[in-house]
Amino acid sequence: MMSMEEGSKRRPFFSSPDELYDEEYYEEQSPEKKRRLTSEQVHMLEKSFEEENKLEPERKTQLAKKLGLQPRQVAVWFQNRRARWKTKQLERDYDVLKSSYDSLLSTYDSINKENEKLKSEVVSLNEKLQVQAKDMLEEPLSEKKADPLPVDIAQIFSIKVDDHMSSGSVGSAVVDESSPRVVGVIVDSVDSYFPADNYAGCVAPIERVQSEEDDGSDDGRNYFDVFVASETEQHNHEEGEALNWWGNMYYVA
DNA sequence: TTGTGTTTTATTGCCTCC
DNA sequence: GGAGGCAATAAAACACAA
Repeated sequence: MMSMEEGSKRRPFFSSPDELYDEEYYEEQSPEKKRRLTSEQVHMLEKSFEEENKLEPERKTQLAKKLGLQPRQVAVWFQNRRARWKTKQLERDYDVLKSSYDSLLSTYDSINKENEKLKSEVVSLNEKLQVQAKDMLEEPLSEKKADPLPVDIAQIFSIKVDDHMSSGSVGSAVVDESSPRVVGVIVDSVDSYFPADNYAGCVAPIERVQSEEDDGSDDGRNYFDVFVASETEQHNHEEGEALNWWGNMYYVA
């Protein structure tokens, strides 16, 4: 691109007298210098710009005559004004986007904090649950104070366990003979007697505990995976959904 | 007063539309 | 091909702190 200095030499500012609309004004000025528009001129141009930011030829001529400027000057002013408007508009758009982003970020942060809080609650509750389960296992079976299962539930379990044991599959049930309830089930394989759906009420496998038969070998038979019924499930039990009740039920995987 | 940053006016070259 | 718009840029004018 040709430099502005070269450009000025080639076509000096206001070098063409027939382009001038207000010669009286410009005769007082040096034709080589840029001049700022007067505040009145700028005010009228602004007003015109507010009405319509594009300049059709007729309006350009009228404005130029009215303001004592060259049509070219009016056109250039509108051009530059549109550029300034565009820049401002970009800034406004940026501000809108930024405040929207900030708002979303704030929402995200609060949701994230809530999530972390809930996670730590889960961890804490799991820890409590593990302690409870451990206490239950360490307590001698004869001293267990757990509420006995209603007879019909106990019957269902014992019948099922008996059925399972007598069907030839490898495994055994641990039953507290002093009360008609199942205290544990030992099976060999992963395909447990109890269908997966029936585990819906289990909170979690609490821990593995060595059985009395444990000889230290890792044959897969000597560890109890302990499940404890959730309060909800115990409550459901009271309302008759007996099969989901897993209180005092030990399952060995 | 002067150096420096910002704003305004104007030019250039390219592009699109009629 | 000419008119007009736009982006990029130059340079004058202006503002302001040191």
